[in-house]
Amino acid sequence: MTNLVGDRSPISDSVGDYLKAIWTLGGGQPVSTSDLARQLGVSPPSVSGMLVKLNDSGLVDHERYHGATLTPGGTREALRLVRRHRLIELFLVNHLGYAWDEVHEEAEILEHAVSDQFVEHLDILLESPTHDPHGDPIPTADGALPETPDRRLTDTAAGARFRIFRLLAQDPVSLTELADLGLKPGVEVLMLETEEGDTLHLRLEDGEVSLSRELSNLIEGEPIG
Amino acid sequence: MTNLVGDRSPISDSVGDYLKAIWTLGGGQPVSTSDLARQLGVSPPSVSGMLVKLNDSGLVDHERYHGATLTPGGTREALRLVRRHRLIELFLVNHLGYAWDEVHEEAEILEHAVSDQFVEHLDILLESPTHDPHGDPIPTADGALPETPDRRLTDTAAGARFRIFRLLAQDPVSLTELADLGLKPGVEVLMLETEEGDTLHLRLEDGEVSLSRELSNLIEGEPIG
DNA sequence: CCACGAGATTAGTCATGCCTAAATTAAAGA
DNA sequence: TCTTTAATTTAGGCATGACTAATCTCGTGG
Repeated sequence: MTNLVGDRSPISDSVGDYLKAIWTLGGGQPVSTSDLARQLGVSPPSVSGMLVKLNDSGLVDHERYHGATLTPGGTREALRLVRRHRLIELFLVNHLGYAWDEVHEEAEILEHAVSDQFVEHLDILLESPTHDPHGDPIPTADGALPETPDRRLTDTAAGARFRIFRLLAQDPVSLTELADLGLKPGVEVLMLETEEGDTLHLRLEDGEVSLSRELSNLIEGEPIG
Repeated sequence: MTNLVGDRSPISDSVGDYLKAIWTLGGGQPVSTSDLARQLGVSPPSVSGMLVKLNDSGLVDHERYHGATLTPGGTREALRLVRRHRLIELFLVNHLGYAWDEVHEEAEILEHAVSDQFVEHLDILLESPTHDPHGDPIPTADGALPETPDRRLTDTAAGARFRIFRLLAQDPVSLTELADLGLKPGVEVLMLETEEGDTLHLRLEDGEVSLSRELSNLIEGEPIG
């Protein structure tokens, strides 16, 4: 028997959170101490201290005063957690009756608690999904990121130029507001180029809605030129 | 792992484990420091230290050198965890393809990680079950323990005297051995009074099997006189 | 009725991971 | 180049919960 618990993570919850935050914020580029502190909700000195440990343990490359990047090993761990997180979110929505904007916090905790066996059972139950309820890709067990399909569309009826945008799922409160408009990940959403004052006009599956500029910041992408 | 969500336990994982152990071992009677240490896999001094804290926090009554019992508040917390544990076990077996003797460790971890919302979603999914895969009763949300039905039977065919025994689900390894014999909780199992040397004869749903004396210790109850 | 031993508790550490306050460094503008 | 300041790191602590070694207590046998 390798591990009494069977097959649970060799790193602490906290370390996992750091790795995931560096992966999320960095995209390969160095991440600053203060950005990490903000993302993780801890003080900058706490981050400094942890980065020293992560550097020593070979999960992170960190040079004093010059930010942190993930090593290959650190990247592997981060993707392992992202996979867990996204599979759990999808499970909560598809099988446990959660709304898609309620699952993040639950997954944030459970991703550290479940065993590898649990994750693979989930993968089977969900039939090896490639994307989570927010539309984000689910890394495979060996750390590959599925392509997120290009959602650009050539238009149809009106002849207007527009494209499908992808929701940036960050702030639960605003996400709830968007959901109230019928705007949620997975739903086909076209954004017209036209703007009038402080609102954008969106074409959803059934009809159009308006969107305040503030909320429109939650949508990423550029209109087709 | 504290209470940022608003929905998660006010006590630490560790405290929960202590309360559950006192509940399990004590049955209302005082539990000794060393029994607790053995059950929890920690040293007796660790238990001594924790019992002082639990006593101060009002979850446990503990008098130096004279064992610990749960207060009403401590009992409530313990039952809350037992409910989680058993619902999770049942879920793992019914929906995630675990074998009934594989679920204990997973539940031991998850019971501390899931939110109240998760537990109630589980309860709905499982249709408010009263017993877990080991045949143990699942406390209700308000801490009541469902009656475990009396499984005594008057006999049928052979005229022999026997009764149904209940499996004591403790040791995973032996449970696996029992399962290999077709003997598992929920399956109708009659134990004949006859003994020959080192084996007992059991009547299962389809046919009879023999059981070594060692394994028979995992079965509780007395034959009908 | 007292000494002994098993079991319990105290004393003193350690590891994690967080904090605030006080330096230090890098990098930009004068 | 030099100053300034924002970002970062160091220094020093705290809480939790575990450990070992040493000491104490209760209950029992002599």
